[in-house]
Amino acid sequence: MIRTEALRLFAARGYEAVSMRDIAGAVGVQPGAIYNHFPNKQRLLFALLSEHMARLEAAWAEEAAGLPADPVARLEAFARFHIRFHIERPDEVFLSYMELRALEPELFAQIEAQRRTYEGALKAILEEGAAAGAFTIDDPHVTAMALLAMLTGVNTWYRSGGRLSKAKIENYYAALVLRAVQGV
Amino acid sequence: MIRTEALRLFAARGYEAVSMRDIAGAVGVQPGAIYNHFPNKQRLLFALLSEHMARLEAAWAEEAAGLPADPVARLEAFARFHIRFHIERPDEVFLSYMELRALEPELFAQIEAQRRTYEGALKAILEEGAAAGAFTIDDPHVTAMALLAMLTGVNTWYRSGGRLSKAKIENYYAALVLRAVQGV
DNA sequence: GTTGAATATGAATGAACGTTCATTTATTAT
DNA sequence: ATAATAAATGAACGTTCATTCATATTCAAC
Repeated sequence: MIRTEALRLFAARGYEAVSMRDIAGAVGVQPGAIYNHFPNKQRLLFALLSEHMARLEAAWAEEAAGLPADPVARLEAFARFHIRFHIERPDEVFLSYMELRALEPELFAQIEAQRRTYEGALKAILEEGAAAGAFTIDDPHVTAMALLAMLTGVNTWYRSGGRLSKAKIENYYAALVLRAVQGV
Repeated sequence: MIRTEALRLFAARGYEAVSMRDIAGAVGVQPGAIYNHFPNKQRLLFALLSEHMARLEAAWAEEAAGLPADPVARLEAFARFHIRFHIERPDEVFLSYMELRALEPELFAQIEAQRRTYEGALKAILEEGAAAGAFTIDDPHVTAMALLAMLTGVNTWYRSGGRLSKAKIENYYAALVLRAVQGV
């Protein structure tokens, strides 16, 4: 419950704007009780971020295990997976991109390392595809960053119950990604 | 000086994490002095955001005035302009995307309106191009959001003095954008 | 049923917060 | 030179903050 409520509050108002009293109140306990489960506020934030990144990494590992070797198919699968995973977890994603700076350097570095691992998965697909002549890519790193920003950006406008279904959005972004690295 | 230092501090640490004492200290005055220029902390943030959006809108208006009618040329010009404008102002852009939620609803709505105006400029280009058969676009709104996220995302990784020059990055993103809406 | 560990309480601590204000100092216009 | 306006000072206000801790309660294992 602490995780759930802290995530909700942090995402809605920002880490600094949420007090331990707010979280305790949402959970239904006194502030001191939280300190039986997390040593301090910063470690609570870190737990939310780190566990999110671990779930992302694990989910992609499972997804990637069943994919063909073809870079085009792998890239499409990555795009679809990324949209699917992120569109379901707006709070975690928002927190991951907004509140990293609230972490002290050592904890920040750990989350960054997890992120780089995930970014590396996309970069590897792009490099394979470029080497095989399937993609038009001069700079796999920049392309990876650009595509990830595009995909993750879905959370800035998507609201459930909107005009488009999640499946349609997934299709749409997958097509955008493929076209961006193919063609002339 | 208040604007400059507040922008720097807000972007680095986040609105809530920066105190009026921090800003005053950076400027070299006592905290009370700031209140001769801004009625409160929130209005100081609002001024930074609103003025940034106004500069963006004005800069695009000037740029757009000298463009041809061709949607492809206009889209490329928009992409290049957006990269150029944003890559030069990492603090303003970060603040605009991260600290909107710190604003009370009325002020938030004003910034959102300014943003929608700018987004509308891209959307209009995409719609013209789609109507003219120059672009492969089913949903101009979603495409506009996706492209803007991709372009603005440059600020998450670009650091001046890095491997790539600004001009090269501008070229690269312009090509990505054009390919994403052309081809099959 | 007892024991020991885990968890919760609720008050307290000192520090930091945004903002106010009477007063002093700078600047500008005449 | 003087008056009027603008800006800065520096202390103070009440509030809220993260965290601590002695005490109380709950829970699980035997």
